[in-house]
Amino acid sequence: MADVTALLAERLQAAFDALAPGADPVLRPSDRADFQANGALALARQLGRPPREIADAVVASAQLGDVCERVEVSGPGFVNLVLSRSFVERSIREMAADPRLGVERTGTPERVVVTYSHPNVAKEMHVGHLRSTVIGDALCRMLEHLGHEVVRENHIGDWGTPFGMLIEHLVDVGEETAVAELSVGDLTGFYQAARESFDRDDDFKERSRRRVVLLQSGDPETLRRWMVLVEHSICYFDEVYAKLGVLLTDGDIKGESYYNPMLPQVVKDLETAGLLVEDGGALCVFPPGYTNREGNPLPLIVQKSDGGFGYAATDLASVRDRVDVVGATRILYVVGAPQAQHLQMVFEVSRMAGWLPAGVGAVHVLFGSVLGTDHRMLRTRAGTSVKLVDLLDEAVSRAAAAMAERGRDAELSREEQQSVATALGIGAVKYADLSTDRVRDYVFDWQRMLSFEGDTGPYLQYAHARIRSIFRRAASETTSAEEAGADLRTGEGSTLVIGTPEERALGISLLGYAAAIAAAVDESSPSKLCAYLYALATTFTAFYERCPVLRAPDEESKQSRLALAETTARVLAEGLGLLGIEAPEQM
RNA sequence: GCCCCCGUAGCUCAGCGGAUAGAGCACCGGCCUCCGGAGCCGGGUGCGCUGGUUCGAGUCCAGCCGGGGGCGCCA
Repeated sequence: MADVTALLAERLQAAFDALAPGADPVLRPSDRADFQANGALALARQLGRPPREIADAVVASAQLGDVCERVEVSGPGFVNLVLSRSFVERSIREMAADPRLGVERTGTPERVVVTYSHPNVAKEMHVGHLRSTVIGDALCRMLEHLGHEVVRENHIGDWGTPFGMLIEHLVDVGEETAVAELSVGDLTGFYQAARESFDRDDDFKERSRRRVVLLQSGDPETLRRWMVLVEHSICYFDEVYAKLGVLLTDGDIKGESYYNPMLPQVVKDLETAGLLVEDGGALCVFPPGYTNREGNPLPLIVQKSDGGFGYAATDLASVRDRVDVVGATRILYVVGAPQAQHLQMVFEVSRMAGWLPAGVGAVHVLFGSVLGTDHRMLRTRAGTSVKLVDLLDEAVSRAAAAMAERGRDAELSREEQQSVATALGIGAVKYADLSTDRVRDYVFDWQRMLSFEGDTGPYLQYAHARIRSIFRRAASETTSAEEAGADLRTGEGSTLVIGTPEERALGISLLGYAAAIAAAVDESSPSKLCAYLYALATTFTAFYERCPVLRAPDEESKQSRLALAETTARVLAEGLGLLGIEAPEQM
């Protein structure tokens, strides 16, 4: 087992179970040792015995001889654990030989629906979509890596009253003009022009209303025009996704229109279940515990008084679809924090209606806003919301400029420069988004996120490229080093010796990889993985400074350090990959 | 008015109920003829306030203060 944390937890659990079945060992990384178990303190009251005595009992009974060189009670009753050199060496050797770097596939695979991104047809993608798209993408990659079956869903806004207005505008400007506008990504211009006509022209407004009715009733010509808007918007979304480098494809799209035919049945079944209440002409469900401004029960409006369906109806239909048709055992909603109450109500009503069984978890993976350096919602100088494409293009051009400034571009071909600039720029934006606790707002600062110092994407990419450079050099210097590199990848004949404190620190850090991914997935928090990778990179830098690799004192040490470096590079590249960030070989 | 989220160093952020609260940036001072200096080492009483729970609270609970968001027919 290459997951050291899991192994220690297992061994300690046995020792704690002997004292009090099910007691939590409270295993944590430690400043004073490699790990510490704090469970004895918590057990003291329950067992009515002094904590140190309990800790002594744990130390006496725990089977840790093959793992730790020192297990001792400290302070009021902490159990400090110091891994043995041979165990660290053996574990790293196993990890290096493992194509999965010690990350085991789950024993209980789930079918997880992850719904994210959610752009609107004929409307620009902005920074809000960035967060949902990037976080959702990272979650999908991590879940899949652990062996879960992931079903990505992109719930695009492709239905509803705005389409009356949008289709009429399409008719007015002509399809060719409309398609041209949408194709170049001028979605804002198209939408705003439609909106303007709607607000100014009563005749247009009336046509729009009639058009919605035609759309709802399935009028073929109206549907065809609607499809023109949808298809061209999707083409545009795909361009943005390609720039971003995310997994979403057209096949993942399940927009509002997909659920539209199911809405009457949703209403019917809620009625049959006796949950539906008419209030002010609208059909509502009142989940307990929610109140409005006046302290009255707060409804989830399923059908509006004009007969149209609200987005609650669509969300309820999507729950049913995900459970009954897709077969989800867990559903992750990567949606902004403002939707928290709405989603809680949707989940609650779904449970009440029996559409969301107790065994199926529905989780709102909420996230905060993107702020400018002035700490207000990120806006352009003109005060409009920032187009996502503009932001991504700027990221790449800033990255290219930064490369040129450092003169690092000379060694690379034009194509390589472009590719590295893309990796750096997009990686910087993604890492900045993923590395902070997602529930908080974060400040979008070009200078900081593109810096090669500190907790940034470029710093991690650089750390990776620098290690690869050692191997390029090794290959050009001697053939034995190259062979060593090949051996390491297969795990055959690799030596691994932990001598210096820096080697040990790097080794222990490497062994935390599996636990870091587990934590990130458990909490749907990519930032946990980011924090791990950053710590690994800084630990590597300290190692790199003090422990010459190619000029190691002896051949055994050299092979060992090559193995540590190689494994570090693999963890960095794979870890960044799980975040959806590229790790160029050279930059 | 009610509900949700946030408040940690000058700035940006980590801290899964555990020991002396940590990084990066910025600033100051050192180091390094060495595998990519985009480096290394050193320099710091800061958990919004007040109570409570606990052997132990930045972390949990209550109230308050400050910021953001939400609260019936937009999605």
